[in-house]
Amino acid sequence: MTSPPQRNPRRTDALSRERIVEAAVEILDTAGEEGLTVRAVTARLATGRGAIYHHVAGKDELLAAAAEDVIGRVTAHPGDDDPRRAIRALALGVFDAIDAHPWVGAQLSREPFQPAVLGIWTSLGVHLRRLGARGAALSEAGSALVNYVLGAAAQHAAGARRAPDDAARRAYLERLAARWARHDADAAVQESAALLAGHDDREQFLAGVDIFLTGVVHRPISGG
Amino acid sequence: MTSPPQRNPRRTDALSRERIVEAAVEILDTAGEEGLTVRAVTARLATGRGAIYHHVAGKDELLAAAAEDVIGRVTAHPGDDDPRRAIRALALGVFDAIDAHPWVGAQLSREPFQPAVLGIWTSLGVHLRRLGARGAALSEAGSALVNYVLGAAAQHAAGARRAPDDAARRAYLERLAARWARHDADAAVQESAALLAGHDDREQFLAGVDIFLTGVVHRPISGG
DNA sequence: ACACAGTTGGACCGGCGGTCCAATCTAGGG
DNA sequence: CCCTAGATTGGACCGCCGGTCCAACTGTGT
Repeated sequence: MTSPPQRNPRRTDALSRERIVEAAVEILDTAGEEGLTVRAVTARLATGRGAIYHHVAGKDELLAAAAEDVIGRVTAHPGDDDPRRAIRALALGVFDAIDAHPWVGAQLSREPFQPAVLGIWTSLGVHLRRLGARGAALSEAGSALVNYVLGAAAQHAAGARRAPDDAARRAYLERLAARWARHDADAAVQESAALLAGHDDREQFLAGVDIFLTGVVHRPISGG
Repeated sequence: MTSPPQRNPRRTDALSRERIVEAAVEILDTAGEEGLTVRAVTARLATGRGAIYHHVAGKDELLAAAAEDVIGRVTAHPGDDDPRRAIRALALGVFDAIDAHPWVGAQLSREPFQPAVLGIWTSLGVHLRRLGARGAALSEAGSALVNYVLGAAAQHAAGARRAPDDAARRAYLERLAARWARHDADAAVQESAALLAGHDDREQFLAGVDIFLTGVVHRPISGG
């Protein structure tokens, strides 16, 4: 009769929810969303699943906490005196965070009003209010801006996953533009396809923020 | 020596990629994205995995084809004479499609420029061009509007998954608004939280479309 | 010193996407 | 009409997944 197989000795440096979330962010940054498994986290921290599930309810909560960790750093600090500049800076901060951590793009689409999304809402809402938006108009403007930011970030993130470096990205966009132009002869498609390969996501994103700001300022207040 | 277990007899009604995609859409509509497994599709069609993988490369392709099937019906038909009304109708068509099929919201965030996304781009681009946008300005306007539509649809879809009927949705939003208001005393948060439970996603979505259209029309052309 | 709660490590479970192979059917060519 | 090759089908099997459960150990409080 053999004794049960001996376990690895117990760790001396205690785990914590913060360390587990940090390990998850590292794995997500290097291997993407598909690379994040609970087993990968246990391997990285040299521990067992019981330890992970003791600190985190499950994989979904781990992902949400990781996204909140990344977005929290963007929305944490105060903005500019000028609300337009502050909005631009904040939006760009979210975009850059998602450029650096593409997996956040998909994660923010997973749950409505999750802490990271609420953080973005709050940060932008403060400045929209300083821009003059009130009540229902504030709600509509906030919704439009946050949803645009999330939408653009998600598409950019999807692109970043597809082509991780600039050369690969340009090549991919050139092939796509050629296919798109061939598939549809419409003038709008031809013009957009022609510009697709060379465009800069960040510049285009900012242009969208400006379109929004122009719209908010020029749009008549409806029942506000 | 026993003979190998006998297989179910072969089907008489032949499968096709279209039938498989249709079955996938039905499963997604009833059980959501988590309910779509290749096994669920084999059960629904009373077939084996070999048959599925013969027609479809994998689960990802199945999801993409299902999303294209749904969005294709929206972008297929021609629009209004008035470009603003056509844009509004198209955007609302996408929103309603995603309201009816919430899983499409997440799927559109998964791949940049997938056929369904290009379809939305093309349809909106046609009318943005009629509105006067050209070249880089057309590209920027299209990007802004498409990304807003996708972002809003994704968030709405996430909400629809969370609370499938209106009563559950209102209750959920009331709880969330209370928590949000309690967590942050800022005036923008208090105002937005107060309006959260009662707001209509569809109305708010259209308000956002109007903000972007106003921005497109009023924004000075930059290097166009 | 003892007891209890918190933390840890890993065996085990059912289901997953996907591969591979044998069997069957259909279409085309001789 | 027959034969062959390719297309289509059905399901066994694989490794990995998220998650549960349980035993062992450690630290804290009485």
